[in-house]
Amino acid sequence: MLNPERRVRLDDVAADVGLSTASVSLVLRGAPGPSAATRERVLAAAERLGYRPDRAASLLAAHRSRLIGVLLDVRSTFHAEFVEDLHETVEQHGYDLVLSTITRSRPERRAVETLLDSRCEALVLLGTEAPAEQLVALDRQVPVVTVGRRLDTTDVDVLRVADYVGVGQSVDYLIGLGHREIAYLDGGSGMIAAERRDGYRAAMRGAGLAAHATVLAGGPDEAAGMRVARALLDSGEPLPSAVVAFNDRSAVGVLDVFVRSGVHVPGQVSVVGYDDDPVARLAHVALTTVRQDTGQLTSHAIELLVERLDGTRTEHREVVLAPHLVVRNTTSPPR
Amino acid sequence: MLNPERRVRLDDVAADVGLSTASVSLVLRGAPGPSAATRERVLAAAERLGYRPDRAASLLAAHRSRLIGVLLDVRSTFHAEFVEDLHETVEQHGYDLVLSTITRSRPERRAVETLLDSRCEALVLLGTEAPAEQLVALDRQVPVVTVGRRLDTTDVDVLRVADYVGVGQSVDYLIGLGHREIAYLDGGSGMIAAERRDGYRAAMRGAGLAAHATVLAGGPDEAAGMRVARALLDSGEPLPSAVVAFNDRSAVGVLDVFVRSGVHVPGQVSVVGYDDDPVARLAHVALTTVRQDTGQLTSHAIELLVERLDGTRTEHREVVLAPHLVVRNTTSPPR
DNA sequence: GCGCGCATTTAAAGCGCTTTAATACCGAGT
DNA sequence: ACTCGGTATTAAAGCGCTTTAAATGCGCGC
Repeated sequence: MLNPERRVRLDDVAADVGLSTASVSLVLRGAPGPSAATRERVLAAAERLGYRPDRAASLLAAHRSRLIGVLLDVRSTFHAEFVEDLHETVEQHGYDLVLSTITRSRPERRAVETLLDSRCEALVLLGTEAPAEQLVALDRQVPVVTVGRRLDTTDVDVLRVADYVGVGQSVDYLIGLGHREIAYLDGGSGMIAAERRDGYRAAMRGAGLAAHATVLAGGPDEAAGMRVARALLDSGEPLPSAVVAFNDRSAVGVLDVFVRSGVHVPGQVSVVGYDDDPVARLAHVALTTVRQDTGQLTSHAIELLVERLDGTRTEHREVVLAPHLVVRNTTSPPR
Repeated sequence: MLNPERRVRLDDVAADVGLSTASVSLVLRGAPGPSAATRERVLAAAERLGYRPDRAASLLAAHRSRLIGVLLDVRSTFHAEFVEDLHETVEQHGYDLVLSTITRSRPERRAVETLLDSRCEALVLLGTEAPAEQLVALDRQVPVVTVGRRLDTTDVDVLRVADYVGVGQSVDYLIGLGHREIAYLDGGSGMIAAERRDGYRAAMRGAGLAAHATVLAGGPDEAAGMRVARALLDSGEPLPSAVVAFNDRSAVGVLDVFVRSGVHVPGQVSVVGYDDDPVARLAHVALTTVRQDTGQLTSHAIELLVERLDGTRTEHREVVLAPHLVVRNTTSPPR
């Protein structure tokens, strides 16, 4: 089965141009030394023979791998976007990416080990759930940047988005439109939910609307949003003029119940989500939401990594970015 | 910056137990030779020292890599599911996966080259768009399985799902419920759209309902679905009792317009999608749709690969799987 | 002519592991 | 005591590349 046509190796190219493998290697990697004439001949030969360097061999021989490992959950659309951007960014710095996904049968631990075994010089951890001390230990082996999670240690680089600020922006925007009765659909008991809730309360307080602040017990999915919306309709009380939801999914739940019940959005009630989940972008949903800009996120991630790899920084940093509001069709001034 | 604690190597372990690296290597890979007592000592030492084999070195030294490369679009949820399943399946056969994603800045060509450079023994191509002859050329270097695409060559292994059959199942199901006026929302001019359309027509004909077959010019997204639904409402004619849509996204568009216009689904009109896109699974959408079972798909993919790698098969195969209907809440008998 | 400095090129030593042929060992059989 | 047939272990030769020190060639001033 193994086809007879052996892979072209460095010495095949070298033999072809009548030079040593050393020279060819130098040319191929753009290292200084070889003359312009030599470069040209080598490049031509490599091209003609279809030479492709063997990664394993290069990796083994070189002292640096210029590889950055990324831990991700391949099913997360946010991770997908992040990786897409990161690819572009690291290439500009001469690095390459190695992806390792966590799945049902492949725990985070193992995914990270694969990355380490592949000689990655640094790791970007998306959606890690490992305890802080494990991350700190890992960071002693190789620079680590954790993304999107708040960490109670200052011994690892952390890159995250200020949800507190994001929810505040939604609330401020609604207030700017003239809303007063702005209710918040809570996301449950997690750390993220707590931060968003706090952001809501602080923003209402900041606008002198503390008395109007209402937190509705909800959850992180459509079902929770639907439940809360129904409760609102059934309560007999007047509806709030706007609902800020924990995330896009719960917002969609609210939207759905309202639409089916003949409540006009945004005419009667404005609805805001969070995350800019693909579902929020669907033409018929067009949900106003809050977005973490992955481009900005990745450029900071790479900055953190490069600083550490170059050795220009040894202490750890926490970078907190501000998200921004994406206004679509579910918000308008109150009647 | 580089921390002083060097990585533990094979000879560190060997030195620790007072054996040669050869023995340690044999033990670690479970190769026959070493005695039970030796195995135990080596394993213990490796564990204690925290030894992890260097992938690059192993790869370079070993004759086989036991690596399978996967080309994917990290943003596709279908690819994500597939990879998740594939991980599990290949591990059972003693292989490991290397992922390479195609992105904006990283064309398919380059993603595939990375895979080849990483010494993959076989390739699984999800969503490739390369011309058939390129795939055939690639297959001469290393066994290739293309997934999800119909190919006009028999010189590459192809694994795909019979859309023709899937749409037929939807139609048959609706007919079984008592529907007669079943309209089809077309998906445009692609090959996939053509196959699904044909499936619809054939099923209607098969049930003696050829006269009732109606293909509505549409498209592959929500906007198309919305457009068609509005046209249906505005036409003044009675609505069909069921609409089979090209895919879930266009079905959601239809659903949305109907719901907003007070048309009850499934009471007045039943709607069926295709793909079992995550959006179809949302609690408030709960769209009846057609699903390609990724588990079945991956097990066939691995079967195709293993046959080729073992050399038990040299000619090429096309495997066409039947999808299955997922009944949710958008279908019911007609009034 | 000769030595010098410079620009090029190359020999050779690995990188950390796998693999195979060869060796060492050990008790059983004669 | 001596060979034989295993079994357990290891020496050593790579895998295909990078990298560094050393070699080579060449033009130039003296």
